[in-house]
Amino acid sequence: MNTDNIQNPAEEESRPLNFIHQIIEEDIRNNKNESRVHTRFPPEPNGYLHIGHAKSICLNFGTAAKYNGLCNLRFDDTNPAKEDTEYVDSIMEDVHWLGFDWGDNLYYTSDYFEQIYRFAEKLIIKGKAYVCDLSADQMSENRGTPTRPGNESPYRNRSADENLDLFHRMRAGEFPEGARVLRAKIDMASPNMHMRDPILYRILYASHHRTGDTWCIYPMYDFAHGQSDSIEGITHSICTLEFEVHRPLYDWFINELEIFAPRQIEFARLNLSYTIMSKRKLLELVMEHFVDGWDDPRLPTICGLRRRGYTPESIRNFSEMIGVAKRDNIIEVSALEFCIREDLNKRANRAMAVLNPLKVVITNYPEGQVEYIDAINNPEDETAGTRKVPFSKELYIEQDDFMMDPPKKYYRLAPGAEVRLRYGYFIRCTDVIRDSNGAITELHCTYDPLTRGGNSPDGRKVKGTIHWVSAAQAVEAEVRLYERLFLTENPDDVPEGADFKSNINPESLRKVTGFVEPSLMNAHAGDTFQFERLGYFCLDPDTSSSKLVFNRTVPLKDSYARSEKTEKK
RNA sequence: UGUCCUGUGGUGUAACUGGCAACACAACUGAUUCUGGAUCAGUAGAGUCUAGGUUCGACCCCUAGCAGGACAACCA
Repeated sequence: MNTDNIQNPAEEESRPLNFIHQIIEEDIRNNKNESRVHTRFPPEPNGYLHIGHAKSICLNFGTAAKYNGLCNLRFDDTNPAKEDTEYVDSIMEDVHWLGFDWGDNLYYTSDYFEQIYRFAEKLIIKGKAYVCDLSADQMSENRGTPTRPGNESPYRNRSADENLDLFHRMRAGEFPEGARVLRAKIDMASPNMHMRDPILYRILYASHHRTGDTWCIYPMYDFAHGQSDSIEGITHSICTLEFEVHRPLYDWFINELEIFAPRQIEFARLNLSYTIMSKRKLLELVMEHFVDGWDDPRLPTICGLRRRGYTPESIRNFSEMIGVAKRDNIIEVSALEFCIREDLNKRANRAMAVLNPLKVVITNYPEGQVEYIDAINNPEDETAGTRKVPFSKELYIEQDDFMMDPPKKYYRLAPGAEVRLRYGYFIRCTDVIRDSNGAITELHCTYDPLTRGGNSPDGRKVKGTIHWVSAAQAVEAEVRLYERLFLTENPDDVPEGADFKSNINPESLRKVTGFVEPSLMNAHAGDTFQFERLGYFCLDPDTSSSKLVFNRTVPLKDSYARSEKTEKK
């Protein structure tokens, strides 16, 4: 391995390095660890991954790829009470879906339980760890506070032999849960709370999803993470900011154990406006049925975004775009939406769908006639080809595309006005039919037969083009329209005593029944489309042979709606 | 009243390690368009938390403040 690759500007362009890559390049220049770069993504299998994890996944796997290194997937499974293989499976699925591959480098912290146990023995023998019999409450009391030093445990000065014996018996299952713990002997007066004789091992009679009942003592995060990194030869252990205060402890263990020293680097976790990222709160939303499961398309979980219609590429681009730094941040959702629109614009086939139907009868069109019109699948991609769309006397258009008394800059249909039906004909509205309550039930229009395909031989222009479906051939579909899950930009920011759930948007999901063009009947779950003039949609797995279900991924930008809004102000 | 971290346009990230602040998103204007989309061209918006200091010169270095965040689970 050499450093050539980092100076290769061919594809890297001159995009500035983030601070982590600056550190890495400096390490490479100094030939630290023979210029090897080895990272890891270390989730605890106790929940589903969300877009914040995606940032970390892209960072870790992306960094390894950038520097021709390796990235491990390691399950940090030291707390059997909370972990489960269900989560292991979903995490592997999500990482793969995002487009990353750990190859043979799949590990579990539980693989190292025996070795970590030996590490503990070594500390005991060195006089750097002791078995403590204090209860959880007593220990908490003795720990002091950030501004007040703690008190030393009365068990702190047991002999190494006694500690070793007690520790062995802890493992042998001689003591009940909570009776004893193994602690490091550091400094009860340290200004860093994590250095006040932290717990290394606790007794837990819980069955572990991988080691079963082999163990009844389990190492704590701090005593497992750095050592696992060390065992795997991780050179750069990248984690989020809250572990910054753990770093002195991380380094202390590595140093006392005299083992390979990875370097922990912390970055600011991702926050997205109008949503939450905390696993605990996500779980709450799922358990209390504010959403319909972990893959609810309103959730920022990877599986939720997938179901919503987000592509792996869009999420990877997003991760790249938001950057990596140490200051707290809240990224605007519009940045995420930009990424998915940018991606889908290039790859999603177009289709026509009417979500709020208004019937249109073409009075001068032959009764019973159906013709099939060519429509372009994707104007951004010539290779996508064309398809046939049926046209007939009775159509549906969008209610929004007709106005009785249109304002100045309304380009759509109105009494007497002419518009183009996309890929179809020019039509002019001649009559408005109402029911006994005065509500508009249908429109009568005439079409100009010479404008087939959408152009007039006399060079006549129309300003508006609207989408439509043929009533007889259109297929009914349930369309789920999602809005942001929360009303406020930062749902976590609530007044004293209030709950983040008080900020939930009661209208985050609206289901409508609309009509889609018949070609969509052949779609498969997960397929994405642009419904012309409406937005990007994907076929939901809830679709059955009797019912199509679409999710709106994101609406199209709508500068007309925006200008309307500002005019009303 | 402790330790650690962080303060740059609305948002996020940069600034060749001291040479008068750039890029993206968002916003706005115009052109173009059979999607009020996309595309193209352009406009506006910060003088870098504050006060001192060093320097010919400070976003960058020093000092003192201020503001925000993390840390007191037998969680990770």
